[in-house]
Amino acid sequence: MKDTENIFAILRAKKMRLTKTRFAFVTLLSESPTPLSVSDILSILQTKGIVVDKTTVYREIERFIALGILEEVSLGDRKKYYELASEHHHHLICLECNRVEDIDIDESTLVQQEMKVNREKKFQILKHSLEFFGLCNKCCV
Amino acid sequence: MKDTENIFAILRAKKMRLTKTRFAFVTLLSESPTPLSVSDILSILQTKGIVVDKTTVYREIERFIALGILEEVSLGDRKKYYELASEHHHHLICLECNRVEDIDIDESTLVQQEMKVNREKKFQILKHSLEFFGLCNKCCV
DNA sequence: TTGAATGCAAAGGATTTGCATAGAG
DNA sequence: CTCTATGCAAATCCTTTGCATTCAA
Repeated sequence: MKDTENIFAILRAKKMRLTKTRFAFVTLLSESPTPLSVSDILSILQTKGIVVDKTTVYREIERFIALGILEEVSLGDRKKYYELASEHHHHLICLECNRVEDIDIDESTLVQQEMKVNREKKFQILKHSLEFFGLCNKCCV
Repeated sequence: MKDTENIFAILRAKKMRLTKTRFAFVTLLSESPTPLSVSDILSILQTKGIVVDKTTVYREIERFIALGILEEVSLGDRKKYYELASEHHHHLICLECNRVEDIDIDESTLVQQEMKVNREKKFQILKHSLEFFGLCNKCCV
């Protein structure tokens, strides 16, 4: 949904500077097929010859989330993972090899039930997190 | 589903000793209406006058998860939370006051879709995590 | 030039590990 | 008495904070 041009436009609108690091950061995120942790981001940038401090990555993530460009994902371990806020989707996480795959499911019934909760429990649901855990075809014996 | 007697029976079967700490641990978990973090468990035990080291709590959690008595829950922050593995249910988490409430939803369509993924993607789904985030009635302006 | 962005050091919080000791069975 | 369970100290990993410096606009 949000391609890199789109993101750069947002940054420009917010008068955020297009530093070399930020450019690499946006590119990296837009090219990644899976959510990335801070350590993922750091090591990938390093292989590209871009030296960045972890603090910068943490702060960049913070800014991007505030802008609605990035989303946080929980994949079960201690770290947090991040991916571009694009079409709403979920993940298949292999418990064996930890590979993460995107998955698109029909949420109509889920949304219906959320509306029901909104009404009946007076709890206003703003978002949900739904992840599936199991064994991918390679790890499934 | 698993009441304390049930749990003690499992422990006995596994020849695990019923220490004072373990007794308090089981009681605490069975009485808590919400998932607890390690720091939660430590501070509650302390108010009950039971002095336990955090290492013990971590190890006890590890054992209980291995036995299938405990389940890990992710509520969005850095910590992990734990609750007795009882009927499968989900949580409403208030983004404002962080209060956690159990919620029971109809998962039939979700399960159907999981079976579809099992077939089509050759990814064998073993479990899922589904949490709802929003504003509870007290925090909803 | 100027404030946003960065790097570095250090602190903070959650979790894990190694080892010696205590205590349930 | 024996082996599980525990406590303590220290290490590790992830994240946050404070402050001085750099650099895009």
